[in-house]
Amino acid sequence: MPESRGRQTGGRQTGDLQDGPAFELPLLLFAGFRSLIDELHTELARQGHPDVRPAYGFAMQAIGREGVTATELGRRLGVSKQAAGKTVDRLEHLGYVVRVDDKSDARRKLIQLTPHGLDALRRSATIFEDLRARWVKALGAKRVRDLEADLRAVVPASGFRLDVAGWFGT
Amino acid sequence: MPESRGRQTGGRQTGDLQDGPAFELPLLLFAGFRSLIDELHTELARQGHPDVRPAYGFAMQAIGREGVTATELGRRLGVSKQAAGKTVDRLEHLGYVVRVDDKSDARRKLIQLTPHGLDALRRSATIFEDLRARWVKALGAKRVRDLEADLRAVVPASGFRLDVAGWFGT
DNA sequence: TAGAATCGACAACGTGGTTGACCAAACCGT
DNA sequence: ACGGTTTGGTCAACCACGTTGTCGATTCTA
Repeated sequence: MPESRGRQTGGRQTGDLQDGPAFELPLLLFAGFRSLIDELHTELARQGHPDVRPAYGFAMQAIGREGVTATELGRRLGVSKQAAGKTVDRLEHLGYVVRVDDKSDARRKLIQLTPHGLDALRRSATIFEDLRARWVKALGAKRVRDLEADLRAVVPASGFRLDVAGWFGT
Repeated sequence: MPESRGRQTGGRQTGDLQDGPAFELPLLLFAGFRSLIDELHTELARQGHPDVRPAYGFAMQAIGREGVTATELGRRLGVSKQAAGKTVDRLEHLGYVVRVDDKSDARRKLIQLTPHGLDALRRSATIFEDLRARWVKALGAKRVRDLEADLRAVVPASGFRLDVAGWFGT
């Protein structure tokens, strides 16, 4: 609420000296996240992966080089196995993954990245390094390390949940 | 990709000394954002607003105390006027806003917060202050200010786009 | 005053999520 | 070894949130 604290009569919150309104903190974090992800996808598109969406990228990260089952993928992404299955459908349709039968368990189908999927994953890693390097250039290596350390210290350690879109609902 | 840089043979990226993998940066930013928003809504639920969802909170922020039209709301949230209209439908259904006819322009309908909506907005501001105070307690006032300043410096200045869920699609 | 721009709404659709129901295969205790 | 429980994958129905396109009504403007 841009106008909700224009001048708060008696702000006595810890650290409320000349700081901006407290609601900016989450907005800044999100803006940082979003700008990184947006730039990743812009660059990915330029490098031959125009149809990778953020959700696909996260899913491919979670699939990894060994491959996983749909159920396990759902667990890793923090969503239901059905939702994971749908994402795999789209990924499969785009040629980023294949489902292969598990010889030792006829129920399971291993989801594996295709060479195309692996290429996207490798390029993503490189692009993220470039992006971080840009932050280092702008802020200095120490500040970026501090930023990461501070965030690590303050977010609940409970392993990353990256069901970005899904969490929004509920 | 947790295993994509386990030990990279010859990482020569700027600032790649003992840093973790670069892809953690966006994840940390998102985790910070998400933990703040999650805690806000947990607390909001406890304070009598169990059905405020993140999207509603952002919309109410954007509506503000004066009220806006659906089209303008869409502009502020970075989404189409139709999408804004749908959000307003839900908000209206829950009693957080009302649509009132604009006397001076029969096309427009001003969306305004009800007392219930204003209450949610006020409580959100207070909760965000408490949350930020917690970060200050954990990290120190300077580190939090630095974090905010660094993010401000590094995100494109283009006014906050908070179409969190929507950006994910496309 | 006619033509252009604006506002709000409707409809169809895409994406990402949820539950619930099921079948087939695998595991396990008697 | 056989019947009951788990587990893996899929289908179906549904919801939230976004998109474009269209359209009628109103207002602005040349």
